[in-house]
Amino acid sequence: MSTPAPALRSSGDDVETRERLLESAARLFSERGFAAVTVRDICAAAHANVAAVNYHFAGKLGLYQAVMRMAIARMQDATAEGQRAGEGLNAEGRLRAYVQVFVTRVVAGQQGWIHQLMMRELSDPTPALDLVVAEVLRPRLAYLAAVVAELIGCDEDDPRVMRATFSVHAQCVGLMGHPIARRVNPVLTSGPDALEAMVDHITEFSLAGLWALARRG
Amino acid sequence: MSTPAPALRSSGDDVETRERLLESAARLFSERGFAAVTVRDICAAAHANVAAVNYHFAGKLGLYQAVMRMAIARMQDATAEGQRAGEGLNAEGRLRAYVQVFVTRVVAGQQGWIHQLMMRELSDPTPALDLVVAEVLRPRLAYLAAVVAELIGCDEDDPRVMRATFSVHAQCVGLMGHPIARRVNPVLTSGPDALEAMVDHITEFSLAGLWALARRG
Amino acid sequence: MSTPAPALRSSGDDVETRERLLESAARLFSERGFAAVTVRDICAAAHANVAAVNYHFAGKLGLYQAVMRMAIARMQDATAEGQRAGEGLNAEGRLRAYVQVFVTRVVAGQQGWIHQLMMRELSDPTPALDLVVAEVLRPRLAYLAAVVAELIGCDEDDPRVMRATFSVHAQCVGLMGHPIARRVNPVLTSGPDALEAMVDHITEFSLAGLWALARRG
Amino acid sequence: MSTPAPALRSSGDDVETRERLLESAARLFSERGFAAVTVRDICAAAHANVAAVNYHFAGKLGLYQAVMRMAIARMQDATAEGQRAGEGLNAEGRLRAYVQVFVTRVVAGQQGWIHQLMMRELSDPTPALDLVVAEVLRPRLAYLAAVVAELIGCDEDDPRVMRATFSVHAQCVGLMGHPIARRVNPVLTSGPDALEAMVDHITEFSLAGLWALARRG
DNA sequence: AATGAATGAGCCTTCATTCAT
DNA sequence: GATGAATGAAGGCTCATTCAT
Repeated sequence: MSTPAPALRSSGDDVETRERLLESAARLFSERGFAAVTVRDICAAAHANVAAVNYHFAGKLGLYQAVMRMAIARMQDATAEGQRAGEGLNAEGRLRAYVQVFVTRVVAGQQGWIHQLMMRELSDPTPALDLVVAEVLRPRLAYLAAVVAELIGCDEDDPRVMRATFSVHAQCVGLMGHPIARRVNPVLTSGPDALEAMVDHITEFSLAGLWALARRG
Repeated sequence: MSTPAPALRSSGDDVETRERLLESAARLFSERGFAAVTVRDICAAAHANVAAVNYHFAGKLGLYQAVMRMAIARMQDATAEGQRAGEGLNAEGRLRAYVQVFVTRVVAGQQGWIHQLMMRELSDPTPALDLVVAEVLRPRLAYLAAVVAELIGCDEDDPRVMRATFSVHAQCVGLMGHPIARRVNPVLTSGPDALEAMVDHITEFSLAGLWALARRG
Repeated sequence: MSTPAPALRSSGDDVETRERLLESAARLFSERGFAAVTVRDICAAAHANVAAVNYHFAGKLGLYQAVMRMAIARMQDATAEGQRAGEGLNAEGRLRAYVQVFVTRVVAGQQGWIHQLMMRELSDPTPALDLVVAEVLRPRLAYLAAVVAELIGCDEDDPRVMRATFSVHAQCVGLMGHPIARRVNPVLTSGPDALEAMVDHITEFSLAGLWALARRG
Repeated sequence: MSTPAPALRSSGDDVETRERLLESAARLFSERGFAAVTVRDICAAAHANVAAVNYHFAGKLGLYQAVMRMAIARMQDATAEGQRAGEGLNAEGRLRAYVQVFVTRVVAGQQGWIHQLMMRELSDPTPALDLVVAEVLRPRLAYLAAVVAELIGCDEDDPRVMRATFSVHAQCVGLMGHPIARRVNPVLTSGPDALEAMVDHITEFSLAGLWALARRG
């Protein structure tokens, strides 16, 4: 946004300092949290000068916000992918596709740093969280709610839809605490087919719950 | 050792300094996190001297650990209450009782600070998390797994039990993020009967899922 | 001096707290120096309360001064012993006796703490050093100067006496740095007869120097 | 690394901050000792910021070590000067030259802070003392021992050499306590020719002692 | 754009001392 | 006399930020 377009450097391996800072910051902030990371840590990891963060991002906070904007963009990609995977399928298929995409992203994602960052935002909200809620969470849940409403067979405003949407969402997100889940029950997320089995389970378990709500009328 | 017999003070509001420190620290640590709280903040809130933390708890970390021990004790009380509430009931009743107790505690608890603290431990683990896992989480899930196994009608070691236990647990714990849930969908946890409805929903939704697993054999 | 005569305690092993404090303080101050020893260290070592030092000695400094007074008294004993050992002997014998007593005290003394303390006063003088100079050093050097003057055969005010007295004194005192001397040349002060040999050497070496001064007129 | 090429400053008295810190620290540490000097004192004296010590020397201890390294370098210069002054002379002349150089350096040196610092290391050793012993004291005494051995006329390993070397060394070093020596006997080191007289005395006194050892065989 | 020395606020901790019991 | 909780003044150090180059 406010970042000055940097002049391209001649040296080959010297990617833009700005990019290296973003990368290092994303990794470090997600690993240790905002407060526990020093500007010097980031600059050292990015092979940049101590003052680089202030120059490019107008301070530590500016860098954090840039990282969050990057994370939001990636999460919007994921939402799009979840919807694309369900295109052309019936409601049941769209539910399975949704669970499939998000569970895979959350647990096995090569972009695990994003969810670490989100965990931190949940427990220690910054103004950036509002953006996440508005631009990521709400659209995502709106899509899921539509699928759920079709499966129950009622209007999207029905309170049952909201609660059931929450139930499905909670099971997907619950794996985010998987460093702990792994400690308590390693079988859930470790092993070659564990993740596929988990996707099948959540889908089946949730469908049963949804049909029960449908029957109840 | 931990609580030297206190000489009775005349002034009413003047509880033992040690206790006041624990209280203030619990509140502040859960609100802002370990790093963002200064010893001076805590002492000011507790109307105590700056050096009091070091005297009574051998440093900021010692105070944090004492707070965590307190939190663990309260959570163990909750586990006990959850089990007591299910005594004499069949498996279905014990599941409902379990959900009832924990959802109530998590969302409406006058001890909300505990779950804030746990959220932070999840995203930013300290050595204390091991204690929480071993002394709170594992026993709690072991109890829930027994209930689940009876409802499915299979051995506790069955992989389906582990996954279904996770599904129930995730729905209860998912409410921990309710400051966010509330922003997305206020109806879930706000309002006079919202919580009761949520307990009913989770129980019904989960029972349907469990029965489906039972039918599948 | 200003110390209140303490009432004797009934309990047997409970020597007076005041004495235990003095002992512990003497050991700790000489081992680590005034600044590096905390009042709490001393009280812990003396099995006394934190406030005991202030009660008995009106503060840390008061305790240090009491320790120095004790040290001065012991050094005066040593001076007396050095003189007594030379009684009835000729000047040569009195010189040997003097060297004998002080070298033994300095190096092998069971009261090594005194010399450690004096080393510290030399490098980091406190007001107490004036007392040491006036009540210990000056009398001791006055006695030695008399012996030296007799050996040179001139008046005590002769500048040669002062310088020669210094030469003898310096050799005795030089062993105070013997932890370092030992590192450089272990043979000097280690081994069964090393100390006796050292006393003989200093005496012989110094007598030769003194006679040379005598010859020169 | 240790001395980055400094940009020339306009203001005259504004030497490089790093150098000013070293200077002030050398003076203050030698005057008051490590513990009694605060980082704030040093920075104030050097007209530098409180954080400068940490920036340039990674902490108070790092600064102290840098000061000690500086002291060691200066002492090695002195050793070299002592040897150079004796070049081409016979053993007697080399002894006199040695005494001359060190007595002058120790007492009248414009770098008196070095010996103050060494006094402190003797009474309160830090790891730096090992370095001093290895790189300064041992070479210096080795040189002196060679001179002494030639004067006695025996092998350098002879125990008499070690003891006589100590005797000479002790007389030179004994003047280090000269703030005290001056109090006891001001004539020794004060006055225009006092120092020259002292050098002559130590040389003559020691030569007589050495010849006595030589005669004894 | 980049560099790195310099800045000053602020943090945790230590310590001698005091005071009510 | 003894106790131990409480006090407040520093002290060393870290850190984000600025500034001259």
